[in-house]
Amino acid sequence: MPTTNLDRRVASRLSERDVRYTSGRQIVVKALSEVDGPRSVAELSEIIGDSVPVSSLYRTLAVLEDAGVVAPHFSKNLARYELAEWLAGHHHHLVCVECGTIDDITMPSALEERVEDIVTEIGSMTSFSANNHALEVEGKCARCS
Amino acid sequence: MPTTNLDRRVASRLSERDVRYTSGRQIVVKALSEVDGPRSVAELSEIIGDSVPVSSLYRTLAVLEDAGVVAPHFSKNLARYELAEWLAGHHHHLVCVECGTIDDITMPSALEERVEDIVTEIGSMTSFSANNHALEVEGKCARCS
DNA sequence: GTGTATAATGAGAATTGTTACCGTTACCAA
DNA sequence: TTGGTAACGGTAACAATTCTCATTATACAC
Repeated sequence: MPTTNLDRRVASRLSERDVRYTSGRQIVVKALSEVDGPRSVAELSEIIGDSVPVSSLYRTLAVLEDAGVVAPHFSKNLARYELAEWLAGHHHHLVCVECGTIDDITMPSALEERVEDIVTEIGSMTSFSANNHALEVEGKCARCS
Repeated sequence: MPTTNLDRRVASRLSERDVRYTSGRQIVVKALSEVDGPRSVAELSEIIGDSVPVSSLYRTLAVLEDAGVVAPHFSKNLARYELAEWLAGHHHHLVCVECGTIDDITMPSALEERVEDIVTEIGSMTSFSANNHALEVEGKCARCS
C-alpha cells in the first residue's frame, strides 16, 4: 500500500517488472529517501533496526538496483546505496578521503550548466556519446578537517 | 637499481619519505605501468606471478598508496590500483553504460581549468575542503553506439 | 474463501577480499 | 661484521557480501 509520491513511483517501476513492492522494500526505500547521501548496508541497518535483517537488506538492495530504483557507489571497499537519479534528482558527491562519508551536493543551476557544457564539449571531441555525468569532489569533510 | 625514468621518479619519491624501493615494489610499479587501467590484487598477482606473494602485494600497494605512488579505484567491492596522476597524468573517465568499459580521457587544459574552477567554487560554497576531483562521463562508447 | 504455485524472507553458513600478526630475512649504517 | 630496523611471506583472523534452504507471504485460479 504505497502512500507517498515516492512510493507510488517506485511501486509503478517495480510492477512494470513484476517485482513485488513488499513492506521490507518499502522500508528500505523510505530510509534511503530520508538521508542525504549514499549509505552502506551497515549504516542502513543502523537506521532501520532489525525489522529488516541484514541478509534481507543485501537481497533487497540487489533487487532494487536491478530494477533501477537504487544505485550503488563504491568507496573504501564498501558499497553504499542511494536512490537512483530519476527519483532523487541529479546531484554530485563530496567524498571525504578521511572517513569515506559521501554527501550529496545539488549545484546551483548556473554551475551545473557549466559542467554540462564541458561534458558536451567532451562528447564533441570524442566518439563517445555522453548522456550523463558524475562529478566527484574529493577532499576532507567538515568533521575530518 | 632503478633503471627506467618512471623508476627514478618513484625511487626519488620514496626516498624522500625514507621508504625503500625494494625489488618487490619495483615489480609492482612496473606491472602497473604496463597495463592501461586500474588492476585488482588478483589481476596483478596473475600478471606478476608468485614472485610477489599476495600478502606482500597488499602491503606493497598500501605502502605505495601511502606514498602517493598509486591510487585506488573502487568498483564492485574490489579495489583496483593505478599509478597516481603525477606519474600517469591527470585524466577522467568515459564510462560506457552498455558494455561497462572505462576509457581514460585527458582533457585539453582549457577545459580542465574550467572543471577546476567549478570544483573551487563548490569548495567555497560548502564546508568541504576539496583537493581533487573526478569527472565520470557516462554514455555509450563508439563500439556500442 | 480455498488451494496452489511462486516470490520473498530470515537465519546462519560459506565465500571472498582484505588486514593483522609474527617469526624470518634483507638492508643500511657504524 | 654487527646491531638495529624495514621489509617480507605464510597463515590466521576479519569483515563485507553472497549463498542456501526451510519457512512464510503473496497473487492468482478455481
